[in-house]
Amino acid sequence: MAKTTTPPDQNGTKTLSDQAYQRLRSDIIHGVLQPDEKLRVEHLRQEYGVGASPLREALSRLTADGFVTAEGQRGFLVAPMSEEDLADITRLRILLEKQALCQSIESGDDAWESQIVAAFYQLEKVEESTDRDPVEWEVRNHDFHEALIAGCTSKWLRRFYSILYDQHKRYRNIALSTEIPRDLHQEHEELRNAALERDQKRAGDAIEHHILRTAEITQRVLREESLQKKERA
Amino acid sequence: MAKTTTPPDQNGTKTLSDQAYQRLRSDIIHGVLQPDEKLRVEHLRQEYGVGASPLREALSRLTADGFVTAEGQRGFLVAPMSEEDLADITRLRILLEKQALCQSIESGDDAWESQIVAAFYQLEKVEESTDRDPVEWEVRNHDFHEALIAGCTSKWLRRFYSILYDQHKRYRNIALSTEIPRDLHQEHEELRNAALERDQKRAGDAIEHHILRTAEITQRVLREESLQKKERA
DNA sequence: TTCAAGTTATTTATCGATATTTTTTGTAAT
DNA sequence: ATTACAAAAAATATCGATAAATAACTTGAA
Repeated sequence: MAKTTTPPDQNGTKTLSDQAYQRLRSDIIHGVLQPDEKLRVEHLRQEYGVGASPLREALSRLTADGFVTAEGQRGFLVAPMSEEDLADITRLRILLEKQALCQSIESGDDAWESQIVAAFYQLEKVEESTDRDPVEWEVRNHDFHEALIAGCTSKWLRRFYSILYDQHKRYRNIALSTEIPRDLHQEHEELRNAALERDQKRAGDAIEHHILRTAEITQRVLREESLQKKERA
Repeated sequence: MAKTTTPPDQNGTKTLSDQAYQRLRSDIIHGVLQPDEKLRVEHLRQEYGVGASPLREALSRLTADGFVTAEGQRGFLVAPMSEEDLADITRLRILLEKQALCQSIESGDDAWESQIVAAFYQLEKVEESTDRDPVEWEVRNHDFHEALIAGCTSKWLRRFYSILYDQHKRYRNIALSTEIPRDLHQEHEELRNAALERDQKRAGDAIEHHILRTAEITQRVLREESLQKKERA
């Protein structure tokens, strides 16, 4: 039978709140909206083409996620960034991703193994290509890490991990506006092998080392940036 | 100089959104709003005496916290409860509280020790009194656990732990409408001693054992309730 | 009786408007 | 100059109303 006239799916996501949420989240993670920047609802209205209500709902959710801070009656701000915060996120991400990975190794099946192999292959392709697209790499890297913990059935662990991964990603994006080449491939390979061999200890160490190394570089760039900032003042 | 007429602080918290958020959160945790219950904004408006906007903002935040689920264009629901979810929360709470406790033991100072002793004493008083007020106990229990991890400086660890603690509390409150007496005192004492002696291993084991035991009882009651539910159908 | 289609009714999601609150600007006095 | 105060401007938080979507109900036919 024929439906009325409206298409069932207007724009990928359903509600305007969701759209605003995803776009704001993405813009914060990718540095389009800078840390400590004031989020004026009136201004965002025009920019995003939605009303104040959906925006405020999206901002409320982002507040709970830690991407936005909301002060009393003084509106919303993009969450600040600091070395301490990065260190904090890093430490906790290691704890959670290690846990998720171990659970995954315990209960992962054949399909899980296949996904890891496939995701690693795609990531390898991007890492070894000459013209490395950073956006492409981000996607493949995320897919690989997701594949590793795909066997983890804990809803809450996934929820928290997902937040921390994106928080970490924000630091990477903001700090590495100048891309820094590094030999990640070796770490990814060790991670893949340890997982496929079901060696929890080795995989745990590998993921810890991998995250720590990534964070170190980000932290160094962050420190340099904040030094330059102080010099200007 | 004289201000206009309005008192500067209407009701403890500042915005109506915050008030609605806290009240909804509390009502969900304490079972006033039951799992899977539909949260009709129009109805809540009258009940809480606030407009739709602050309510929707509060519900959005609670969605991010996992106390409420929001489906597409079908409104808000109180988050469901299940044995699997309880097991999930329990496992992750152990991981996080253990971590927070160990960090706390490492960096806790004299004031931290004092707080633990004081909180334990107050908790002891409630536990040993003849007419045990469950609400009083909840507060003292929370204070004690907070005191134990007060030395933990990780903002993110605290944030996630706080959510899990309250999620756990919801299960306790819903399942233990009939209060079940149990010997918690011994476990609390072991926890206190291990912390004061700065024994991370012992404290970690104690907190794990303590949370597991609590969850077991809650789970048993939950199972009985769900069985009774099925019998009626 | 059961199923299906159309209609009514409820409720959600959104927008525009209003009243406070905060921030900024301007002015005068020390 | 600098501080203090007052007035204006901007922006926030909130409410009431409207349009769109879902759910409930009724009716009619197999």
